Amino acid sequence: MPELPEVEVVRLGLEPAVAGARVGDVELHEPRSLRRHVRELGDFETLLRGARLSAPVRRGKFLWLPIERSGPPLALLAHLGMSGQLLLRSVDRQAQPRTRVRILLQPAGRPELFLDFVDQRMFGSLAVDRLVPTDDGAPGGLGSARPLVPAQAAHIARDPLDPAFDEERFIRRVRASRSGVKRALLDQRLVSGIGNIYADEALWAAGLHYERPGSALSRAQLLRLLTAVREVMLRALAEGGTSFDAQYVNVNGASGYFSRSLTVYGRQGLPCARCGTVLRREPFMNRSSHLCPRCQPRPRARRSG
DNA sequence: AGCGAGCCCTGCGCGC
DNA sequence: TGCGCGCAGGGCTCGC
Repeated sequence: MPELPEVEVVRLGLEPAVAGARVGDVELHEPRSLRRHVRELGDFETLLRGARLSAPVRRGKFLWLPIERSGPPLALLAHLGMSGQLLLRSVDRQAQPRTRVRILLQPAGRPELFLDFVDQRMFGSLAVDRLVPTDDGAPGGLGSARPLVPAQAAHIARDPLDPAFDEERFIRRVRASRSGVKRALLDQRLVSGIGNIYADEALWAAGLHYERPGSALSRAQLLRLLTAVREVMLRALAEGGTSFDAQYVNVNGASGYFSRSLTVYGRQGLPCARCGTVLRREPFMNRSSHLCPRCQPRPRARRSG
């Protein structure tokens, strides 16, 4: 369940089971799911067995569970990719198909349970990674007050729901570039957590075409765009995220309902909710963009020279 | 430096 | 029915 609202649903669902829990056995069913594991720290399973975990933290689409230990700080890092799920299952349940890693959790004073990493396409992964200091001294992400972030997520920007998100830096960098505004929204180094669905939804809400050059946008337009991003993400979060099928579910396997509330994504051929014009889907960066051609007019081509 | 292409994968729905 | 194609919530690396 890939974009920020879906990962946040997972973070909230994991928190009560994971915070303070000890790790029992670790079963690795698919070594490719550890692609991002940092080998020099040691063996993934060995590092985790017996470890105590603290509450989950999220920045953008990255989620991590800090490991309580002496010595350099480490965390169990998860990225769900396109199809990853983290599921909590009672110990009498068989692993469902495509379970790649199964971690036994022993919460204090409560029955033990499995944390299953399920991933169809295997673009997602788990790892043990080092925690490094944040460059601004603020907390690493939502869920922890500690100014630490996994090394593999240190290069990505904060997300728009993070109180320490540097709005002015985002605006400055977008306005300094002539590339299209959707590219900027999807560039996790500028702002994290936004994927194809919420980029299209926010651009529609802000009335901007995906190819509008960043350099042509005013500060006020970019502030409105960030507001639109936050607004659509918060609404999605309130509905449990966007689920098109059983691939995108919370830690209990339940779907979110925000797909009913999408205004442009996947709605090509249907009328725009604002003006009735037929919505379009257009190729973009080996994916698609969905838009209303009237509310989001294509920028006039710049004449060179 | 920025940007497009290719790659990492599995599986579904569609047209032929 | 079967096959090939296009498509899918992401992101890293490599060239130009």
